[in-house]
Amino acid sequence: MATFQQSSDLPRTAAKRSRPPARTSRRSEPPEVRRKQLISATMHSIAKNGLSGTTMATITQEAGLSLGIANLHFKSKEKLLLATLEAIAGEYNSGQAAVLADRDHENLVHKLNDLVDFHFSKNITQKNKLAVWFAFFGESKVRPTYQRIWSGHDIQSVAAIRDFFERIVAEGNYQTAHATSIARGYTAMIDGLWLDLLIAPRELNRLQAKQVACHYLASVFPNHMSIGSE
Amino acid sequence: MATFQQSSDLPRTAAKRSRPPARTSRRSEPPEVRRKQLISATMHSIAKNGLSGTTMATITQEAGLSLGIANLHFKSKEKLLLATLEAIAGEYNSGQAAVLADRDHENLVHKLNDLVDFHFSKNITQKNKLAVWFAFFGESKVRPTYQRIWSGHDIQSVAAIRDFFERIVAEGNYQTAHATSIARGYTAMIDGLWLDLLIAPRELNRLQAKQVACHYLASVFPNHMSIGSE
Amino acid sequence: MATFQQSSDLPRTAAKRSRPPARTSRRSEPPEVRRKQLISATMHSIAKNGLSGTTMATITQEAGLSLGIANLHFKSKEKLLLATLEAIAGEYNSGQAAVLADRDHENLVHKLNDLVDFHFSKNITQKNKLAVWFAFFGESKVRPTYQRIWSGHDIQSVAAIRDFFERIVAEGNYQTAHATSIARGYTAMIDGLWLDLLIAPRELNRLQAKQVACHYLASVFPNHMSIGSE
Amino acid sequence: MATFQQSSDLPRTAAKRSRPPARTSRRSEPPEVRRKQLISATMHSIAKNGLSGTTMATITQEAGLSLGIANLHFKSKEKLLLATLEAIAGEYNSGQAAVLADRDHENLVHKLNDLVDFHFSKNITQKNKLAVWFAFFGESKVRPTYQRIWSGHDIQSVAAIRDFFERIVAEGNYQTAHATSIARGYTAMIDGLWLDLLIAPRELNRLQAKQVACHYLASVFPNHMSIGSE
DNA sequence: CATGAATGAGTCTTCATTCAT
DNA sequence: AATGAATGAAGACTCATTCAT
Repeated sequence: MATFQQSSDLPRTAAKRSRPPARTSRRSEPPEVRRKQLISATMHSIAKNGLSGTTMATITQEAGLSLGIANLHFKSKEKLLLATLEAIAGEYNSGQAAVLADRDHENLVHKLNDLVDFHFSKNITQKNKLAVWFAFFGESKVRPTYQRIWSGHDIQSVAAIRDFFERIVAEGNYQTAHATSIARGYTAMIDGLWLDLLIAPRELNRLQAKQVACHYLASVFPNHMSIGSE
Repeated sequence: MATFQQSSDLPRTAAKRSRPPARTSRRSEPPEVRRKQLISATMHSIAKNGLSGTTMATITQEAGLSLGIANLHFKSKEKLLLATLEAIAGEYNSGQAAVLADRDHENLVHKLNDLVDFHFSKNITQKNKLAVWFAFFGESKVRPTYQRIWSGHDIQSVAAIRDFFERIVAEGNYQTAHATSIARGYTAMIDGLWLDLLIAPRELNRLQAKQVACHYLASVFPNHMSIGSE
Repeated sequence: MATFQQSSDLPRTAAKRSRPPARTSRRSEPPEVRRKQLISATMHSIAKNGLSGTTMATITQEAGLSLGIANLHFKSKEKLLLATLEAIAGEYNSGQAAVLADRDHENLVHKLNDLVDFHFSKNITQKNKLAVWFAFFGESKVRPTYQRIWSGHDIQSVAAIRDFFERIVAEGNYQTAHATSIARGYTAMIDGLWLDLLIAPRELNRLQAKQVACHYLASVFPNHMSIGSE
Repeated sequence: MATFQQSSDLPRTAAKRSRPPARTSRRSEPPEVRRKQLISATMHSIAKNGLSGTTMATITQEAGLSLGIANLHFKSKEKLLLATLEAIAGEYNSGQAAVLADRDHENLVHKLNDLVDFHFSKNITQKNKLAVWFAFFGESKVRPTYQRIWSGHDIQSVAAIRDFFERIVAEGNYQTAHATSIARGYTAMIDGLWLDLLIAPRELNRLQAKQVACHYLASVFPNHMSIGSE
């Protein structure tokens, strides 16, 4: 199975993610470390408090840093939010691209499994990131910038998956000529399943969600995905 | 085809949805009319301004009513928001229930088509309602209450669809014993497609979205749904 | 002697200008009353705390009103400040214009005395107004809007005085053809004297300042102004 | 003509007044050099950004120095501001004193011209200094300390001018016994003209301002100042 | 001496909620 | 029942000041 960054979460120099923020690392971390710290804290805060409940105070508190610091490294809350969204979108897209990347002698069956594994990996489906992901959808109608980021991701992602599915259709001699439609459907389904994971974790867990997606793929690509393969 | 409330939108006594709201409907409307007016205005405002851009002022202005009236009929902004969410969820669930309701001599093929028609009907996929729907996913501050609403809807909806799919599986002698999984997958897919309709209307329109869903159903229930049936 | 508005100060419904602001007049004053109240409070605050020491809090406290009210009636602090500057400039210009206004059979000697009386009247030279006046000069280099207001006032004022002085020059057969220069000099001198009144009230009082101005006028227009005439 | 410091501006070790301040003069300049650098930068910043737009950051950036250095040499922003004001007042007073200083066989006519030349010299009327001068008039928070500085200047200056004018009155046998009043009037007028130079440079330039002042002096001391003498 | 990342009090502004009319 | 002026708590952002390096 393809490996992809299991970074799990942005590193935090010393701050704990647990409740007591505990003022830490008083001095001069490299800017990039601080930025990552703040982006991670933003994700946590959105997961915990919602987007509207996320304030500069909740973020910096979560990071164990002072109030002013976010404006020092990002120029505004808006920019920090955007950077957070971009971090997740970027990680997602590059992760998916890595899975789909051509490697010689590749087996499309394995690759299809890798793709589903990726989409339902712990890293991608962690609550922090899903919460951010969906938090921005509610606002994206009104925020052109969010829209742009998301559209970029979506178009890229759907196109990459469609290309991949076309290869599968060709290899499998599937009757259906609708790789595009299946790509759309698959993308929509994983979005919907993520939403369920976020909103109703008790109704559905990560592995069940993956099963559901696999069933779909098995029904359209029976030679490449077998039900219960995972 | 099954009929379901084509209410289209909550009635508004006199207020126009166009820009100049023009103080209207002066005195003493029945409370229920006022409530509907306000709920409708809330939907419009969320669609137009996002959830975070929606204030009591934007809502009452949209409704052509005074600021104080919202607090008179609902006790707080949060209650109005919740009522709005409930209105949409309730309409959705009762609409779906009506479609699935047993009526003698019913044809499951027709009913399956009706279901898809319903899920991608103009009324259900109107921007106002989708915007409200997804606006709440980022908000966990309100989530305890909100989740109850959504979970209620989701569980009910998935259960109803699963029961229906089980009848189809039985009638069609489909190999798959996974009506539940298909119901989950279908539900997730329509959520994801709605999201696309809301976020990227240029990439996907209502009829295309329905096609995608039909493809899925055709692949799992080939005897009950034919590709291109719509 | 010409009369001009001796309004002295903007009326305040109930608030005292003395220290204890004492929440007052809780409800619904006509907007114009509130605006005047706030403008007056702004003048007081600038006189007391300086422009940089003037915050929305000091202003509204001075007015005996709540913090939010200023943004309700003016849209921002900037606009309130501008309105305050305009109130003073407008009062000044219309007051001066009233003094210089042509009335038949007018005596230029009397009118010249009226002009000086006006420029050193209690109303015009009150500390509140002078403080505002000079507070804005420090910022006007950077604030085009302040500059515009001030320029408008200055050009108007100097032009009006120059026209008046030209009539005096003509009537007095004064050798000097430099009415413009005298108008500039006189205007500059009263600005400088106001500054002295504001900054060093112990060195110079209002009547002494007027004497100084009269001496100047007497030296250039000996037939129209006699030293010690006031 | 009397000479007075034509320092023009405080020397700056290496920093240019042009935009890219370019970190310069690295280590260990003599404290006095640093102080002058910072005072000069303060003047520039006030001229450019106004007093309210002047922050420790704009000052140190203008000086091409680090943020911390200002607090090292002055203890606080306020002290730096005061030092800047004092530098200007001190330069002014000592410059004026130098012009008026008794030197044997002195010609009062020449000296009077020197005085006006000084008051409207490029050095004294430069925008940087006038901006600082007038910037402080709106600030009463700092006023106790500030007033002391200004009063010192004013009293000294007016007294010196009055003494000088008394000698002129004596020499010229002028009827007027009001040397004090003329000194006040002249001082006020140059303050007012400076204000015009700062605020409305398009209406009045340096030489025109001097003309206006000369006209005044010519009208009160006709034997010592002739109109158009400059 | 010198630096500039970090801090947090203070400011403007927004907006849900109240309440006299 | 209805209004909207008024309130004030809460939020984003600024910036003088500190201090580890």
